[in-house]
Amino acid sequence: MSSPVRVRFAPSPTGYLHIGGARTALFNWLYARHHGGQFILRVEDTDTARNTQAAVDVIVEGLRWLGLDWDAGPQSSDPDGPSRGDRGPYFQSRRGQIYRRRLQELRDRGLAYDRDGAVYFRMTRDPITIPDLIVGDIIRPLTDREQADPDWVLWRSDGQPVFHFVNVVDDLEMGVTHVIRGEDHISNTAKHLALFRAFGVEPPKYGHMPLILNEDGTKMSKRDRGAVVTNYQEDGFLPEAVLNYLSLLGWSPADGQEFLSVAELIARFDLDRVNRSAARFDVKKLEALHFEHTRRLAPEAFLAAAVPYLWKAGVPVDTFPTGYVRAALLTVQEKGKLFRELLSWTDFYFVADDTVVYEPEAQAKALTPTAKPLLEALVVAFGAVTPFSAAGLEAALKQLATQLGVKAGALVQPCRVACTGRLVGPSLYHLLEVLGSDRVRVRMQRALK
RNA sequence: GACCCCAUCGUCUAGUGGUUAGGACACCGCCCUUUCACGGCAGUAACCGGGGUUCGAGUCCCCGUGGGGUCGCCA
Repeated sequence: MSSPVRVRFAPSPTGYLHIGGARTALFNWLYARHHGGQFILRVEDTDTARNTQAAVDVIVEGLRWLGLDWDAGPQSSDPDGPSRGDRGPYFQSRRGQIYRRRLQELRDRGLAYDRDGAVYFRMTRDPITIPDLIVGDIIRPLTDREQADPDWVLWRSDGQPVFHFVNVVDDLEMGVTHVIRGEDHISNTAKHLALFRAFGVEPPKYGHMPLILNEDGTKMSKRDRGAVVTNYQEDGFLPEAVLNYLSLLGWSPADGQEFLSVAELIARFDLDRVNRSAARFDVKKLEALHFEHTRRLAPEAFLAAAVPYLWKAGVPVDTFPTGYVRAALLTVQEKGKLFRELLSWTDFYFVADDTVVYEPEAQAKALTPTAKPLLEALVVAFGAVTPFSAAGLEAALKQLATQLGVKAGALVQPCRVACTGRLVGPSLYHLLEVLGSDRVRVRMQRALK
């Protein structure tokens, strides 16, 4: 009785991937993966005027970055390019034949007719009940406008089919079993249900999920930086953290666990725990999740994610030994910073020893006249440390502090600023080890001048 | 305006008639500490309002209020 799950994400290429759209895609994807079904990507590019291949690229790349793979759909942004699946094409602009055939079918049944050069659908005049997996039964009576004229346009006078029509025809043709979408589509669903009925087929099951709002509770528009998926990629969020966070907006697992890997999400996700109220987007919580995911990453995975951001920031990564880059980056993994912020935490590793830039505040605070003799003594103490390891350096510094009768911090801060130019950064002893004894000595002596 | 959806700490949420209303993020305090963090311990903080139903309502019903959505030959 229950057919295999087939769900789809059907974005319109508007030039960006909305965070709400990404969540819709995620919920559909999780539903398919959880139930061992199929996830279809379909591009709704019927509005030829504003759809471009570049706009499709943004969507495809956004989904790929998030790791949401599709079992059927385009393999590139080219409408005439390769695709996977046996229910294609997956660009609506290439499905004209199918739409015309379906339109004729409605005409033959007397359910479609021409008016003012457009083709209208003979809509039912009765209220429609929408059985919704998330919201429950919704009774949608006709609106004022619909009372006056319930029929609506299937096919525009300019020769193009409209959204409602192609959306239903595609879901029908592609065998979509569940339509999981934003609640902004609830009203539309009455039309969609009527169309399925007109075609004489069982409609898919619907599930309308609540929308995502800005932090201040207002509606998210493309103008809001947080609404655009590409921005999260640029800021350096880990995609699995974004997925994790998005999953928690409108859904929660029965056991209350919030830090969830993709595999755990797939195992636990289902529609019965999706709630009905809109959620505000909280970047702080996303960052917290990013922190958790980042610090638990295997070193190689962390490096693979981090290095591209170094390149993007202009660091000539290839001019440094691989092992050095690796060691340097691993000193900041535990910080869980956004990858974009990585540069200000690691820049000192990638500059010449005589060009370390001292932040004015750091210089004023740590490279003081009283710090000078301490730093000089530290240079000597470090000179005797072999091997030049974090543990050895720590022991040497602490021993010197005791000897001089000062707190460790009195030596630490000048040393940190001398080597990195800043008051904050990775663990001092570890960064010194990565830099190596020669460079540390040079940097400390330079700071003494 | 009409119609639809929604309403628990600042935020995301758990809760399905009887709970000291739980967790997470954020915030605050203390401890730890070489910076920033992490970590540990503790804390502040919520059922929108009003009527019902019931022995008993955060949980059910109604009204109001507030927020969101939809009312295109856009998608």
